[in-house]
Amino acid sequence: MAWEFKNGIPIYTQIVDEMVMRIVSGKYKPGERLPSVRDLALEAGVNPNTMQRGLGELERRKLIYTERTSGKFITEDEEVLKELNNKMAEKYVSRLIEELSSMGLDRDQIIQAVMAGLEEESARSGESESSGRGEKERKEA
Amino acid sequence: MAWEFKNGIPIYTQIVDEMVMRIVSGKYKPGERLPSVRDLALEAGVNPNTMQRGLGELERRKLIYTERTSGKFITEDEEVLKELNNKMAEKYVSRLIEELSSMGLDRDQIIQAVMAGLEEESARSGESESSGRGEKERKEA
Amino acid sequence: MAWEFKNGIPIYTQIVDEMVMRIVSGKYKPGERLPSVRDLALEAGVNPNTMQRGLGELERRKLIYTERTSGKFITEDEEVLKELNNKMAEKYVSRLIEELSSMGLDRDQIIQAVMAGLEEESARSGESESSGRGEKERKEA
Amino acid sequence: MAWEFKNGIPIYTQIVDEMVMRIVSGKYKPGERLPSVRDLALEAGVNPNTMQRGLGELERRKLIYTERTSGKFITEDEEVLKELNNKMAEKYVSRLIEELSSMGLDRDQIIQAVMAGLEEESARSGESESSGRGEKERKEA
DNA sequence: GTGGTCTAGACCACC
DNA sequence: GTGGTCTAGACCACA
Repeated sequence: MAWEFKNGIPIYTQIVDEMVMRIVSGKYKPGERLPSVRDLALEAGVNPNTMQRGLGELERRKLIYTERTSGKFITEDEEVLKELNNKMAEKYVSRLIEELSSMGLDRDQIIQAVMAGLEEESARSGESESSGRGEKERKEA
Repeated sequence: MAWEFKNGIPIYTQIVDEMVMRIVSGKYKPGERLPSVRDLALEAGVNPNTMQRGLGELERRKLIYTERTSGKFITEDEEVLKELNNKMAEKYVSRLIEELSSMGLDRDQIIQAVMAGLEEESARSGESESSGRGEKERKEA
Repeated sequence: MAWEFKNGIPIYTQIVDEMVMRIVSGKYKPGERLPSVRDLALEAGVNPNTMQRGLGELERRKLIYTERTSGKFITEDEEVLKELNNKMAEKYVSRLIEELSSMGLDRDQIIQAVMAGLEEESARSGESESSGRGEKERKEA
Repeated sequence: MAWEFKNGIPIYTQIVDEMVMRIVSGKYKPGERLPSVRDLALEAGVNPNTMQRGLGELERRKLIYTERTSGKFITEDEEVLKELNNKMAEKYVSRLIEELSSMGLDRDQIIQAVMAGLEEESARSGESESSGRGEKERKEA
């Protein structure tokens, strides 16, 4: 009922992706304590075991760590976070390039489109002062 | 059973989006005949009326046109297609910028990331030379 | 199945109106022989008696006359035809004025609209040379 | 049972026309709330879906707008209403000219007929003085 | 209550 | 066969 999983892809994989998104977008901040596995499972509408498996994968990747009696926390390891950010940024950019390429845009046109988008963005930000996405004043990684 | 619709959003809207994607990505080419409404409905796993409604919206947007007894076709109107491409490109770029911004990248870092991605891409493309409208080449890239 | 009668109005009345229209618009020309009552009734999808009653009314108005053994004919009486034309023209104009008035146009705006329409019309006629409505070279009454 | 639809033309199209008439003639005034879709459907004697489709078309044309839970309203956009009025006036005039032309009246005779009609009208109006937007006054005229 | 959406199934016109 | 239209009836979100 809650997290919108695609079929055909293992749910625990999609849990990993979703959590990564939340870390990378700043919804979960470094050092922050995660909700309990049980609560996350409830929120996602999956079995706690499935959630646990997803979180285990995240722990393997050093993105979260467990304190035996008090819960799971987002890592504060700058190195790991930086690498994660880079990987995600690369992924996003790569997807964009692929999409624009398939639409027939060449290298220069893609650059031009991005520059235009940035103009738009800065123009819009100017209107109401806020900078990035709002509601999270992320440290500039 | 087939097209993966998100809940909470009208299906006919998502049909429109999916068809736009197929046009913009070159899966459906200008002038190409679409599968019959019934077949598309079957493929998407929706009621023919719902598919009809989505296609009606596309027709209203001049993206497809109908020949009474022979089927529906992708428009060949360069003007309309160009405008569509521009709008979609803008949308993609905008989404990327939003994502990267929320990750804490500023203007220059975004540009840098895109340039890096383009380097990557051209390096990869270099292997098999392709560049422009790759809809088949894309697969083997 | 054929003539599209509104309910709430006697059919024979609507038959009269339709025949008047055909005379006035030149579909039936002065002196022309009408189809048989039976054929007209068939065409209109009504009972021959009903058609007969309508035609009787037209005969009373001198718009058609009967030759006992050879059928019914459109009158050639210029006087009657002229008066009919005038009455119909007046009716049309009156309807137009009512419509435009209810839309808030005043006297001058109505005149202006008509003049504009005439410009349009003559412009369109100019393109393909034909004058009035075509397919009937009505004598100019 | 109520709205008199012609066959051969989609009902939803005729619904659109009827509603346009009501707006243009001032029966429905700018900003006025429409009866509910269900009530209109009942009044017209059609399925609510069919009525909905017609109203949807009107909304697409910006002639009405929807407030989610309180109903549909006639637009107050002067621009749109003005354009609509112009289009309808043009249509009416065009029809009149066509009719009169087919009756053999030339340009000057049409103008003359309209002027005569306006005389008639102003004479009749003179009795009760009304002139402008008569939607009530019209009845008693 | 309001509008909005979806489905299932039917019928039509066209060729 | 194709698309187009209509109906009957259901469910949902909103407030």
